[in-house]
Amino acid sequence: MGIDSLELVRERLREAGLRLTAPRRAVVTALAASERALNLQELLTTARCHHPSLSLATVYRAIELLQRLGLVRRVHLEGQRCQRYFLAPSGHWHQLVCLECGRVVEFPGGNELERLQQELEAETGFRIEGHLLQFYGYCPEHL
Amino acid sequence: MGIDSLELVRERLREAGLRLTAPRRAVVTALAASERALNLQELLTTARCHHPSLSLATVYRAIELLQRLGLVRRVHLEGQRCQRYFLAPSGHWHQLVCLECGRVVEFPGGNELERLQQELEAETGFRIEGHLLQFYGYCPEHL
DNA sequence: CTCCCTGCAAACTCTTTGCAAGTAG
DNA sequence: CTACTTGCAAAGAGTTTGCAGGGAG
Repeated sequence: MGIDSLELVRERLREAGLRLTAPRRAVVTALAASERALNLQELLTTARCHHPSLSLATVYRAIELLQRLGLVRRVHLEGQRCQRYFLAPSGHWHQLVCLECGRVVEFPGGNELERLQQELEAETGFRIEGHLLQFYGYCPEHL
Repeated sequence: MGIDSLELVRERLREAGLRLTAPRRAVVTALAASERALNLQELLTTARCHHPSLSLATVYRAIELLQRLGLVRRVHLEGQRCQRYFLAPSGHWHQLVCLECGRVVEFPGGNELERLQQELEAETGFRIEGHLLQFYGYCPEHL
């Protein structure tokens, strides 16, 4: 996501009949400013630079909302809690996550996955709604 | 995993200098008997059929251990907590999970992912340790 | 103006830990 | 025998919720 993350958020909120408030703006700005995925405590700390009275409860509510609107995604790691969040780029991308610092690199791609999905639906009878593809490892600074 | 899940578990535990105890056996048996992914409370209930004095703390410890040995995996879903576990087949498989009942279907494949991983490493400088690929949707009984 | 939203604090749920007793190998 | 394990209960984290006051549209 770029500089206009906020505009996109404003748009999506409006479509849903919801409001772009100072606390939500602070949360989005903090996420946009970080290239790492953040946990909610870190997010609270960062976002308070923009809105000092921000409460943790509001961060939870904002993240839940943004996730529901497809604007925020979560990092999923084996054997760890899944508590880090990052601004999702528009469209369907996948992620490469640093196990050490939470840094997230997005990449598009995997049209093979579309094909795989159709094969799976045919074989299993499931109706597939989506998928999750994340690579994890160590970024150049944390090899 | 098949009928000999227990033998595999025993083997891996022995390799690690650990013991196959009645509580652990009950947990593995319960997992093996379910084609759904279970949360730890459900797992406790089921496993108590085999070992009534089983405690929740022990279930947590057993799952943590089995995950570390690569014998158990977790289901990861967007917008939900990731609290369901299932016995992993040996080798690297991926999963298709029912959002309604937690039923898990395993499938192999995706050598494309190997190639994608190498491309990513070259482009980003990350050292990639692994990846997570799970599809989610609704199984035939819960369309 | 009208709802939606917020901060606070309390309630809840999930997970981890210390410890003394038990047991697999 | 020896160390690894267990059940219990308590402590710790993380997350959700009710509510009265505030504010975006």
